[in-house]
Amino acid sequence: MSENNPDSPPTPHAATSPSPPTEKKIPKAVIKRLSLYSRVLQNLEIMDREKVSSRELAARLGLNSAQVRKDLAYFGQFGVPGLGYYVSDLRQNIKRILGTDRAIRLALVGVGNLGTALLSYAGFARQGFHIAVAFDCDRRKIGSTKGNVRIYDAADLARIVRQEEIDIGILAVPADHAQAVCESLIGAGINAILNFVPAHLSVPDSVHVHYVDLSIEIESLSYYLR
Amino acid sequence: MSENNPDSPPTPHAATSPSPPTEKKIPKAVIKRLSLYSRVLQNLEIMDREKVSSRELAARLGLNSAQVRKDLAYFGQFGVPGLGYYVSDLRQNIKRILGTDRAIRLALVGVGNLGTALLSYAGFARQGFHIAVAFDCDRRKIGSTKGNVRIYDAADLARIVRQEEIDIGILAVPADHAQAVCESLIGAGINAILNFVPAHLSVPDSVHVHYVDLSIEIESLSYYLR
DNA sequence: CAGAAACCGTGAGGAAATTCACAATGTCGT
DNA sequence: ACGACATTGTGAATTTCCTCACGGTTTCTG
Ligand SMILES: NC(=O)c1ccc[n+]([C@@H]2O[C@H](COP(=O)([O-])OP(=O)(O)OC[C@H]3O[C@@H](n4cnc5c(N)ncnc54)[C@H](O)[C@@H]3O)[C@@H](O)[C@H]2O)c1
Ligand SMILES: NC(=O)c1ccc[n+]([C@@H]2O[C@H](COP(=O)([O-])OP(=O)(O)OC[C@H]3O[C@@H](n4cnc5c(N)ncnc54)[C@H](O)[C@@H]3O)[C@@H](O)[C@H]2O)c1
Repeated sequence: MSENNPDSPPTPHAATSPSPPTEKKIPKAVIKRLSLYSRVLQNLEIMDREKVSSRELAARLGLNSAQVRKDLAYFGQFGVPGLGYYVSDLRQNIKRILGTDRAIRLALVGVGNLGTALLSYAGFARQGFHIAVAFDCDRRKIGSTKGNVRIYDAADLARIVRQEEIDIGILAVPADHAQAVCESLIGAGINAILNFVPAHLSVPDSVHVHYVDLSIEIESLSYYLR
Repeated sequence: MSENNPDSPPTPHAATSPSPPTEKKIPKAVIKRLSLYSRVLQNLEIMDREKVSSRELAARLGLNSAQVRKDLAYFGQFGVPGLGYYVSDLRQNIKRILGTDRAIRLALVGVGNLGTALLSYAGFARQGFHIAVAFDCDRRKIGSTKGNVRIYDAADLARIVRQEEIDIGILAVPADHAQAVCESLIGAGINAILNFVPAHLSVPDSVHVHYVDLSIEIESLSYYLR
């Protein structure tokens, strides 16, 4: 998904075509929940729980149990009627589906306040995410390391991103550089970006961007203050 | 919204009742977009643009122009046919609707890696958000200040939150303290929480929680890597 | 081993959100 | 003053997502 051109002539990008040879269409919301299930299962595993029901899984996440079952059923039959799901088994399956059964390699661009916090976040490693490299354009930062991650010159981004086989880019630069950096990342073959910058990114349909926008979250919370 | 009890007897909490005396029901997604519009309008204002069409607004956010118009129409008639919307006027209206026409007072709980980055983030002030106080339970941090914000003992949370007339709480503590801190905040009268902790919070229906969950974002991006 | 209990998978129905499409309304140039 | 044009506001159609409800399967109990 990217731009919607509702008014102008329909672009002949294959992306908006009726239904590609894909099997079934899986809602984006389902994927996000898979990830939530995965984490709950990880906790259950630590608690040495062998089995879990859709009901319990749902309760631990504030969801409806039918939704849990339906979400999982998109990908196969993992449950045992009368019993529930086997924790480890289900977790492994979900990890495989999400592609997190191997380490995910990340590149961080912009090592400022936020970038630094991300570099020293232990939670990522716990989930199998590895920030392999970081980039900045500030001379004083280039060449140094933070949280065991080497900081490279943003000018060398394309080369290093390819070399290091990066999967996902993290954007944490000032707003007025976001689009340009985004394009560098795409140019380097990246097609998944996590964007912390409060700016809309224009990207081809093949590239996935997830936005994390704190101001939006706070502002919209403000609306609900009675 | 909080727990869904799909299986057990319907709880007689007034929250799930058919339709309270509310006027029209405004989708949550609309509120989030209002906030996006507000920011784009702020940029347009800086560029000295007087007017803007729903089409342009949509293009700048990757949305459909009909959606922009419909969103705004929930709250009144702000546009002028054949012309568009007056930038400053619309912006002021949206800020009024969101309640951001006055400063929003925030309390941060947990001044670790992430909390520190948040304290030194200039972007908040720009949007009219003010982190008024911070809390931690680490002796070495209590009493000091970071980014001009005083750090208090978490034990005094209730008293200070009331005293300082805090609107929204920000949760950035370790996962195993999240639910307890959340309850302290609610006990102190808070009913809007921004939660960075990767854990589900159980709260009464009257309390709004927005989740910011980085691992989920990365994990779900991973799914889309081809 | 029979009957009860637990729980999954899923079709049908519903609710929510988005997009379409167009009549209505205004602007602007001449 | 008027016709050409731009753009809004909104019912209707569409799409996306969620919940209900139940048949069917497995386990458990006595
Ligand atoms: N700090 C926060 O808590 C926070 C919260 C929400 C959003 N954000 C957003 O995240 C982004 C970064 O915030 P921050 O507080 O870390 O800012 P910052 O100014 O501390 O850091 C930005 C870093 O990006 C580097 N940089 C600038 N241009 C670059 C380029 N072209 N290529 C590579 N690196 C470049 C700078 O040298 C700097 O180190 C901003 O867009 C901000 O709005 C930050
Ligand atoms: N650092 C990141 O980039 C990042 C990213 C995503 C999510 N998170 C989440 O945010 C939370 C904080 O992360 P962090 O990296 O800042 O951790 P951290 O350990 O650096 O900081 C946690 C802080 O909370 C304080 N604390 C602990 N219990 C408390 C209590 N009961 N009341 C008040 N303060 C208390 C600790 O003293 C510490 O200062 C974690 O749940 C983490 O999973 C962090």
